[in-house]
Amino acid sequence: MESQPLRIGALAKVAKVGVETIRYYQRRGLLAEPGKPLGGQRSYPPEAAERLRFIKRAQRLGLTLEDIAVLLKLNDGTGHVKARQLATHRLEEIEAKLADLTAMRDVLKKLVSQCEHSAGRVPCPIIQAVAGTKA
Amino acid sequence: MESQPLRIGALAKVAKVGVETIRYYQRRGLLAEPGKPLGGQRSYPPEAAERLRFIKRAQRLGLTLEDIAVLLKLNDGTGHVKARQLATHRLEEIEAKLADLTAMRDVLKKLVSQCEHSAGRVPCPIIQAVAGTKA
DNA sequence: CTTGACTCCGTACTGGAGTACGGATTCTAG
DNA sequence: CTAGAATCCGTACTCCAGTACGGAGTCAAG
Repeated sequence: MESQPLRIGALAKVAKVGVETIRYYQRRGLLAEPGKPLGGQRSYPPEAAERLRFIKRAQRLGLTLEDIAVLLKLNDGTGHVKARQLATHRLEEIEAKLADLTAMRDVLKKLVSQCEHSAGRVPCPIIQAVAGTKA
Repeated sequence: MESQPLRIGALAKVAKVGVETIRYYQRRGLLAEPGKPLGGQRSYPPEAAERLRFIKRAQRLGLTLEDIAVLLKLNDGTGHVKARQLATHRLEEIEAKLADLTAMRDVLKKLVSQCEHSAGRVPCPIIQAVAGTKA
């Protein structure tokens, strides 16, 4: 399938990322930067696309680029503990954020609902809540 | 209670924000900047603390500073519709983010659990998921 | 060959909400 | 009065993950 060397634009297209994103990942050390022919253009191995997909799959799990850099350095089979630490840490953060957002959602939902049912007969519940003049 | 004019550090302390935060809100137009005696220091009215509290309460509901700037401009009682729009919009965003994070949480939780129960006998499920070699 | 698309490179910018800094000045407790 | 804390001001920086830009050079289709 992906057996030809690619230039950066083609790699970006195949991996569904931006060219600038690839350059950024190279600067971050997440992706190797092939040598450049003198005054020429770089040629990327087909495997680079798979590496980009790895990065994006990990991001979709909530891992940061720093986490992903660590994961990419693990030797397959020898990094259970580290991978689990990363995942666990990120899981904790996600759960904390979920709790925050859930609380916000609940309050907002209630205030919006009250607003909708008040039809202008009482002071705005949203503003009152923010103004601190409402329980 | 808060009847004395305050200097910025005292205001920050009373409102539980940073001095730099106050300056930032002033630059953003969220808080008025009192006139300054020539070569002297500004004196804030006690009401400034309440305004800062308003801002922070709104932030805790998930509103952005831009949202809050709008809210602060509404005349009490005349801004139902706008306040509700802001709240509704933010509610939608929070709900979308909740959905994302929930999905992430669920996958991560499963992978971490699998990792814990595999005791090194299978390839790392976390790495495999990210590598795309696992359902 | 020509021209337009693409690549390169280094720097700057974006989003949003702060936070820090350096140097000068003011304020106040001791 | 002195010295240290606080204030001022304008600019830069942080967090994180990109994204954009300008100018120069390369590539490839027509």
